[in-house]
Amino acid sequence: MATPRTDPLTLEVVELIGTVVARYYEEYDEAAAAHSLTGAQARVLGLLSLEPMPMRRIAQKLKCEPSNVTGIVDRLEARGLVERGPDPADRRVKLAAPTELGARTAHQLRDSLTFAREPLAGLSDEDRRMLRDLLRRMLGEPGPSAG
Amino acid sequence: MATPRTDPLTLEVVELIGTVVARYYEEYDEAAAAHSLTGAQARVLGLLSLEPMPMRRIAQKLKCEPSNVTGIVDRLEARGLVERGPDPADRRVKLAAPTELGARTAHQLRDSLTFAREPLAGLSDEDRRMLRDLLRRMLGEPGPSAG
DNA sequence: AACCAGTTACTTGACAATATGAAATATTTA
DNA sequence: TAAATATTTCATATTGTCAAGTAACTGGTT
Repeated sequence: MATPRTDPLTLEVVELIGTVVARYYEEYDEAAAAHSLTGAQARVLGLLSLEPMPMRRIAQKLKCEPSNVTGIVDRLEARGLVERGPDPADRRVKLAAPTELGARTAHQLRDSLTFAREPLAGLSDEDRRMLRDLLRRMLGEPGPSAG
Repeated sequence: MATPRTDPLTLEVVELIGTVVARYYEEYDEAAAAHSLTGAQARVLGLLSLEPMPMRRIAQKLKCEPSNVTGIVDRLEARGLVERGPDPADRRVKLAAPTELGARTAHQLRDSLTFAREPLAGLSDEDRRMLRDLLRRMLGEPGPSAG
C-alpha cells in the first residue's frame, strides 16, 4: 500500500477539489433558498423533474432511509410542488412526480446554478475538454472512446 | 447574458463535477461514521486539528450561526475529542482545540479519505498538474505564476 | 481614574428540517 | 400461508435558524 499520502501535488489537487465541493454546495443551497427550499428539498425536486420515481428509489438516490424521504416529499407536496400517485403495476408503491409548478421551479433552479457556468466560461473549449477527460478518468468512467 | 447554458461540453463538465461532489461527500461521511462521528463533527474536528480557533471562527468557516457550533463542540467535548480553553487576550472568547485523542482521530480520518488519493493515483504527474491548473483557473485562483 | 453606551462572543431556549431505526399496515411473491 | 417489499408513523438525535440573555471589550465622556 505505498499510497503517496504526502505527495504535495496530490494534496494540492485534493484541497482544490475540496474547495470546488464547498463552493458547489454553497451555491446550490443559495439557489434553493432563493426559492424557499432547503438543499434536500431542491435535490429531490431536481431528481423528480428528470423522472418521476417511487419513494424507495428517491431514498436510494439520496442514500438515506425511506422514512426520511416521506417527510421531505410531504413538505414538497404541502407546497404544491410534488404529487404522489399510484403505481399501476404495484399498489404498494407511490410514484412521486413534480406538479407543473414543481417542474417550473426545478427549471428555474437549474438555471440559477451559476457556479457551473460562470467559472467554466473562463476556460477555453480546449481546456474544458481536458478538464472533462481528467475528471472522467478520475471517476473511473470509461469515456466515449471506450464505448 | 449570452451564457452558453446548453453547450453540451459545459453541461457534461458540470455533471462530472456534480459526481465528484457526491462521491466526495459520500466518502467523507463514511469515513466519519467509521469513527462514530457525523459529517459536521468530523469537519469541525478536522478544522481544529489544523489550528485551534474561537467558536466564532468555526462558525465562519462552516458558514453557519455561532449557536450551532456550540452544540457540535459540546458533543465533541463530551466525547473527549475537543477542549474549550480561555483566550488570554479576550475573556469573552473560548478557544476550541483538539485533545490528544481528537488529534489522533483527525489524523486517522484524514488517512481514510481514500477518494482523494486513489482516483488521483490513476493520473500521471503530468495529468495531476494539468488538473490542478484547470481547477485553479476555474476557481479564479491566481496560481504560482502570478505570485 | 470611573462611567456609560454600544458592540462582540458565547450560550440558551424554542422550533423546524433532516436523519436513523423500530414497528405497523398493505400488498406482492413464492 | 409465510416471507418479502413499499410506505408510513413514532421516538429520538443532530443540525440548523433566530431571538434573547450574560459576560466582556471598546470608545467617548467626565
